[in-house]
Amino acid sequence: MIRLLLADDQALVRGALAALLDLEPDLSVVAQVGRGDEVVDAARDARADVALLDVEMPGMDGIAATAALTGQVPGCRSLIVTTFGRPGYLRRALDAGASGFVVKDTPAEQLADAVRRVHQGLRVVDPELAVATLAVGESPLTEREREVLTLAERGGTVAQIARDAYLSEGTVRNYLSAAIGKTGARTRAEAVRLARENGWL
Amino acid sequence: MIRLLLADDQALVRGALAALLDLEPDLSVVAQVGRGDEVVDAARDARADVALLDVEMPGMDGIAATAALTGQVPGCRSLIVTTFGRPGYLRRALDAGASGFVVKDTPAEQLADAVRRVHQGLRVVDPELAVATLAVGESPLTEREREVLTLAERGGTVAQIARDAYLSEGTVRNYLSAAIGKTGARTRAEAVRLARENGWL
DNA sequence: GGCCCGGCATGACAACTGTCACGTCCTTGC
DNA sequence: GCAAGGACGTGACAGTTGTCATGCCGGGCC
Repeated sequence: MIRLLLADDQALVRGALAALLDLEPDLSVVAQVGRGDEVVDAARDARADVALLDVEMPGMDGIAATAALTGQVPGCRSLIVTTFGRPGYLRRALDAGASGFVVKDTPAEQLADAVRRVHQGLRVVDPELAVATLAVGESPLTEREREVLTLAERGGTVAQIARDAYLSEGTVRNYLSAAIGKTGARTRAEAVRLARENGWL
Repeated sequence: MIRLLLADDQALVRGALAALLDLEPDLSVVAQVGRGDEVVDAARDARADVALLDVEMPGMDGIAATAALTGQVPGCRSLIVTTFGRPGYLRRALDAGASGFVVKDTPAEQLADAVRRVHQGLRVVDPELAVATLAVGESPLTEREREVLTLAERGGTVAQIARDAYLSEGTVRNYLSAAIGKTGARTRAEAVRLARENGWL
């Protein structure tokens, strides 16, 4: 019997996945959490074999939770189950020690199989997404550029971003200019969008 | 036995919801689709009593699908089940004839009840969201302002938006300026974000 | 030590954006 | 018929943004 942990901030989806997986005779959902920072404790307490983790979660994202699990609960493997097939997510998830990565528009029948393969120590990765990840490459942004772009996402002016980041306006403009150049965008807003889509933020 | 139709573009979520609802003795999932424009045909063919519809879907969004259902399949009631509790979505869904509106972070146990209530002809609406909807009010944007804001979302310049909308640059600037004023934003990007969050796009 | 890279900053310039005043066409409603 | 309002346009202006050159400081690295 494979023991499962579910982590997803949407309670309805979490409950529905539990119902789906519990139908399988060899799978059993032993814990459910709605926040990333509760994953490690729950996995240890429930002695989970495989953790299904969403990426977007309050408290701690699924990738950071994967890294924490890998370090602190060695008996538990991670399978990322996410809405967004963003190249950067896959790369970072694998770097963090995830054993699998599936997007939420894969057919429901394949999920149980993915769980079993991950439990056996195999890697499960969406092949299309793997190709996209190779094509996109690693994030070209420096840490500061990433930070400034994230602040720019709210739509404020350079002055506001500068206040939030404790930088001068000129410096913010330089970082934005660099980010626009590196993403191949032509405006700040486009740079934000492209970076988001690639999973670089 | 209540006959259900599920419409959600994420196959995994769709399948999981089916598993969850099929556990209830008085509910039965009789059809599943992944596109909005397949809803009406499927509901008619399967003689569904209640349709659970996501808002974001390819082909036709869940609100338009609700309107189509209301007109063409009178025996089938609609329950919107969505990730985003955006005030504008709720308002438009009710205007389109939806009987219920729940967000995906409600507990899984409540979904079956919501379905039963909708089937009995009752309205099911998230109370918090109802309050937010009253507070936010109707969209203040004219059709053109909405269109230009949508085009602005990609992050292009005024010149690009003007080309896409077949308008002069001056006109585009005027619409953007009006939208910025009406949303209470201070930049174009912020106006886009606020309009998105309120479900006005 | 010298070199490169990143973080941080300034100043200047062209381009773009947001605002405003003003004007023309339609359509809708009284 | 005419007022009201939205769609569409022009022109002008101040303010903001994106780019570039240039500089300083610190940490790796050979």
